[in-house]
Amino acid sequence: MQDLEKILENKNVKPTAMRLLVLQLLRNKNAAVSLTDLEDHFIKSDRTTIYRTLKTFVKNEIAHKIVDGTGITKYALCEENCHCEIETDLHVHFHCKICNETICFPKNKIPYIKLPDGYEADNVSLTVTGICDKCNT
Amino acid sequence: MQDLEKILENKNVKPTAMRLLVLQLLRNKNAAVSLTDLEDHFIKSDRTTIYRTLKTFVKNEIAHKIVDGTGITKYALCEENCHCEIETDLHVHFHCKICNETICFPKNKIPYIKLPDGYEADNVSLTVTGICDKCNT
DNA sequence: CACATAAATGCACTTCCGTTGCACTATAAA
DNA sequence: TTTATAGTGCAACGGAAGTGCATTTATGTG
Ligand SMILES: [Mn+2]
Ligand SMILES: [Mn+2]
Ligand SMILES: [Zn+2]
Ligand SMILES: [Zn+2]
Repeated sequence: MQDLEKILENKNVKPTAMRLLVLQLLRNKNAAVSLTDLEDHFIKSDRTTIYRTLKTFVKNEIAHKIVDGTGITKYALCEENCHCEIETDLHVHFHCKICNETICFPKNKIPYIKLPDGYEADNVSLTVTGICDKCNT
Repeated sequence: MQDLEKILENKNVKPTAMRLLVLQLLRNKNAAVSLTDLEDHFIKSDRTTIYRTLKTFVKNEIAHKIVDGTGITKYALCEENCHCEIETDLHVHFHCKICNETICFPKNKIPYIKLPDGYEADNVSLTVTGICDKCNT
């Protein structure tokens, strides 16, 4: 619990109770979580507080936002030394249509995409949908 | 207007007035469109009808659904001879954060992603966000 | 400690999008 | 013409994101 505070302070985020709890949950879970997931888990806390906590985490590069095609925004902790740089830090995500979990594939970096002249990229999202190993056969 | 009917009939979709109009608009527009876009354009038609038209188009492989990170589902016509196969037919999409348009990059096929054992893919989405050529500088 | 200020939280409410149920209408078949 | 089927329109619902404002908690200063 101690180093959780360090993580937040290193990113200039004050370690409030709510933030520590959300951070802890994100770290213990190996799947991406949605705002509703957190709301259901921390039933005593208000949805808005969790919403703003996540927003703060994304802004301060503690967590990253994931678009998995479900229409529901998911969040996962950034890797160590992540700066959310498009060339180096972004990775593939996988969404299982059976168990409905979305997980990070940090080993699978997103390949470079050559865009036509004039186009400028500042973010890339690559999501694979299908069946995960646990749900397969 | 004649060959629009052919397109629908080839996909076993009856060419109703609404379907022909939506198909025509999709073909004349080089950007992906949302349900709301169509609703605003065909103000005399009901939102539900357009919704179901798009659903029919996707099901019958006339159009494909695009996840561009905005949280709003977009649609665009399939390429000629598209069968929405994951290995051959899927391409990159670009979303401009200035003009808010989402366009297809049919030349940029989505590269093969090697998944860990046990994972099975049935869909892939690769979206680049940034500034398009028209909006750049 | 007392007070002033700023940050974080909680509550209520709104808006937007996707979706569904059901009734009505147009089309096609018998 | 009757009957069945497919398409359309209307109304409503539910989930999710987001905002305004009041209240509480933390911080800092004399
Ligand atoms: Mn991730
Ligand atoms: Mn496309
Ligand atoms: Zn699964
Ligand atoms: Zn643009």
